[in-house]
Amino acid sequence: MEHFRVIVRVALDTPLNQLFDYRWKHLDPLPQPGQLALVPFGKREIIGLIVAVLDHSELPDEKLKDALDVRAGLPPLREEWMALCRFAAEYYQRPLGEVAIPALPKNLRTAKTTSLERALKKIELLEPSTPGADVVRPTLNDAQHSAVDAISEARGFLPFLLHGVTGSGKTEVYLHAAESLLSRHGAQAQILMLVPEINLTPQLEGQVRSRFPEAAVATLHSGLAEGERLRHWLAAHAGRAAIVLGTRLAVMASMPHLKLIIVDEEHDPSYKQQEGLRYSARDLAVWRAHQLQIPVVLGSATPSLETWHAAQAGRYRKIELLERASRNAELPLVKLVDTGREKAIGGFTPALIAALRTRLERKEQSLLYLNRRGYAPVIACDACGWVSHCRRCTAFMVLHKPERRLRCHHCGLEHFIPKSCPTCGNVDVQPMGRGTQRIEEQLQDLFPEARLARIDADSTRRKGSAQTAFDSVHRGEVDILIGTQMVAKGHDFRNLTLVGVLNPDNALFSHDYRAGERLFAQLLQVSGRAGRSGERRGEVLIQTRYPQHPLYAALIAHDYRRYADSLIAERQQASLPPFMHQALLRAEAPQLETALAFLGMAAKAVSVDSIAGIVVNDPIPMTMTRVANTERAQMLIESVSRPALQFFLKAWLPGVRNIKTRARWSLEVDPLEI
DNA sequence: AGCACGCCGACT
DNA sequence: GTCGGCGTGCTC
Repeated sequence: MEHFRVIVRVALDTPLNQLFDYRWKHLDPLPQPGQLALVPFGKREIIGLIVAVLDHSELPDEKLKDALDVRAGLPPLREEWMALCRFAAEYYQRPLGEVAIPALPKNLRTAKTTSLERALKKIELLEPSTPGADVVRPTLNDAQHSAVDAISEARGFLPFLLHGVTGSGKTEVYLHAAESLLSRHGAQAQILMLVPEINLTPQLEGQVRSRFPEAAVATLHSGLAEGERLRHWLAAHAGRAAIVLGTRLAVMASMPHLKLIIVDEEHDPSYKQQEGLRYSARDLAVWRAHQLQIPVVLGSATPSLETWHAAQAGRYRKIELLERASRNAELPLVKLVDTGREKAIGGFTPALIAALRTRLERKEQSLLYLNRRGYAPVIACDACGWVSHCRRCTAFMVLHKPERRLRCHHCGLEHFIPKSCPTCGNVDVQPMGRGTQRIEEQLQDLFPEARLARIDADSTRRKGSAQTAFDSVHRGEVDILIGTQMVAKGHDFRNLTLVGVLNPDNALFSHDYRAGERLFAQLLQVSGRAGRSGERRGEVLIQTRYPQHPLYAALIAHDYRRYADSLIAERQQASLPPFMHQALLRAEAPQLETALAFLGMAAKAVSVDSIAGIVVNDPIPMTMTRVANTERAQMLIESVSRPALQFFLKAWLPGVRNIKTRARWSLEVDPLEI
């Protein structure tokens, strides 16, 4: 006689592209899809996501093991969430479990259940942040008003591009739209707000909390302690958090009442995960909005060309905020300093030095922006031409003078600065070029009385030191701030009236076709640091050898639209994204030949019936061939049709997985950098 | 990916 | 004589 049996089919966090069946011994209560199960897997016990509960398995009984436990205390993950994971898994060509399981807080993935029980109790007690507190709402200008109206009136799936110049008050639009939506839906609404990096926008969390004193706000980002992370995740999952504010990983948060998604600074590269599952949180946000038939707002002063093109093509609705929100705050005056005419001495043109001196006299602050940390990017021997190569990477060792070290920024290798040339013995080994440390040193020579601060990845290595540094700038204890990328975002320095950009030209001639787009975004963002108070107009000096370049012309005119349209035309002409869809197969091995041979075999594994409309390019070594003694190569797959590319990848990958190789390999769909 | 098993080199 | 190198094979 046939025995009644219960089989749970689970997704596990393993590269194996399949699901796994287990017996479930107990009848009451029956497990449900969306629950988590503890199962034996090889010699381990791990957590899996139940995707189906069946009465039979295709596997012979002796192969099946018993599931050990089901996390009954946790409300099951809903079908919409599972569908999001399934989509991401299929789109990025990964097993479901590798998408779904890492999207859960770590404390849910361990065998112990104590932290879950504790966290569940706390959720019951979760209170709004400051009930009864007074809410201060800045008045909106007309453009902001109509933006809020458009978003609030949206029904069903509607993606917005909110294109607003720096300081145009995009955040206020988000907050008002969120408020209007919450008041419409009452407790049955949740809003997901994504930001590029939460530690760089600490003001935002405070702003959100004080604007929604009655609502529970959850934050999700990698900086949270595990216990905290679990609590906030559960608050979202239980529908108790009305607003979830987080970084890219928050796009995978389980939110049963999700009604609006906001992606701030949607162009920001940090929305793209750069290891493991290389997903784009922005793209998943749009998919999720479509799935749930809700609006999604993509905000930026410098939208990604993908988004810009979608808006131009009418697929997204474009809303423009063309003026700064506070009437007296003008856009900064951007000036180019032609370094072909005005020679820079030690990296500084006379114009920049004069501008800095004026700020010192007026007791105003200045910011010098240079996207290169360290003292000098390389040291070289005058006599024999030796340069400080890293022996493990295709890269230079960077001179870090305060630390008295040479350091490779790619593999972390460090050693002492040689006193003389390692090949010829010459003692004149010279630093070439300039990084933030050298700029700081030269600036102190130029202005001995000025109080300087340098903010880059090196000066802020210790936890909290970045905040300390920013605080002292805010308190006015710094006259000139020298910084990389890190200082470009978010911060509102009230007394800062000058931004100097030292040497941005490299990106103009980069082989990376996205370099221009990124440079524009960075320069505009850093320009926006000047003149925020509105008392005095901010000034931006950009030192360049190419003052005629269209990028700078557009920047001076604060006209991203014209520049974006010209880039779009170029991309179309050159058949590049967004007019081409790409996937990149990467391989790495101790020997370059191993990696190239794997890619060659992969190219041969292409089948004729899936290749229509697909271009499989030749395998090539990566620009930076070697990193940490590993040789790297890649092969680009292209198609003008996204569905054709998806169809091809799905048909191709099983064959690629079967290739016997010693190379480590991975596939990236929609790569940002090639 | 883990984690085991399984055979060959320098050491307590 | 063993500790441990990573090659190979398996995971319901």
